[in-house]
Amino acid sequence: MDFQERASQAIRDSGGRMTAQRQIIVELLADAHEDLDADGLFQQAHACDTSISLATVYRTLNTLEAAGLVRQHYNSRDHDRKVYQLIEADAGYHFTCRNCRRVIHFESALVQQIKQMLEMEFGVQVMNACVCMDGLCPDCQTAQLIKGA
Amino acid sequence: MDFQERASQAIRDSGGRMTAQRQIIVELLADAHEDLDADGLFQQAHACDTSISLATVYRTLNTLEAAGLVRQHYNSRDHDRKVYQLIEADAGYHFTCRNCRRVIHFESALVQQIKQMLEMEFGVQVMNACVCMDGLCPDCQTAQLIKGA
DNA sequence: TACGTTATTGCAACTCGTTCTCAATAAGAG
DNA sequence: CTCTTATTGAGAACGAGTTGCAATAACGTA
Repeated sequence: MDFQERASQAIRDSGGRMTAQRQIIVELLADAHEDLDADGLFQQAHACDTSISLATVYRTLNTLEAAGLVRQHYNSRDHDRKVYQLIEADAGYHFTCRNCRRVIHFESALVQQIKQMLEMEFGVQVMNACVCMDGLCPDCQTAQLIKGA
Repeated sequence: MDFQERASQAIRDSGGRMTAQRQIIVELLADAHEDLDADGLFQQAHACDTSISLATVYRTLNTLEAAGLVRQHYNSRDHDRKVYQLIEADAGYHFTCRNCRRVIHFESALVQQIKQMLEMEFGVQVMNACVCMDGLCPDCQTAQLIKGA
């Protein structure tokens, strides 16, 4: 059962309806090679169906997240927008350079360990983790030193 | 040298001026027992000096953060507002229940390990880490089960 | 297959944290 | 004390995300 079938299933199980708009959004998410934000998704969806609205994109993303099909992240240092990815995709995390805004993607088993610690220690069920780091990339550290000298 | 002196120093070093408004905000931050958001800080500052403006609070917080004196976090699941704390305070992280919004504060050496890994592997200098977890607290897990049955 | 209920949609107006503009003020070097 | 210019207060502006409402359409049922 692929993602789209599972999505239909999950939506219907919770009393929802699988509409053409949701179908489009689900397909775009399943085909995405990188995290997408609501507006990017809207641009793409609009190319398929010019009548689709941004509000529907937001509502669908929230529905999918509530159904446990999609994960919401904040990647950038200033958390200025949410990005979305399939729950089954590898969760990647991001470091953003304060100065040049370069983004470095990383993965780490340590995040998983933090989740486990929380589940063990507090009995919670962790459903999403947002890990954003920021600071200076190697280039900007050097630039900073030169400027300071 | 306490925080306020260091703050004055750092601000002056970068060509800034230590104003009465900044003094108030720095004091409030130094005395805070918990993370504060801009509005909370504004309320308190307003009690000291009714003429202080919210814009100044925001500007000062950004100045302090750029000077490396203050840390910005997002604690809640929806990242709806930034909270601030002294850089020298213990950085705590937060788990938020999706259902009842209860917040569980936690600390973990693992976050520190992630920073070290990034510094080793990519040569970056990590200046801030935002780690937000969400999911279901023990009570809401139980409630969920009952509802589903 | 047609019907009726009601979830979903598009649109536009709205929310609200945060930033910006700009004229007025004041810090602090000289 | 003076001059330069960083900083301020007030309010407008910004922008991601949400919401109210009337119109539309999904899908269980007859």
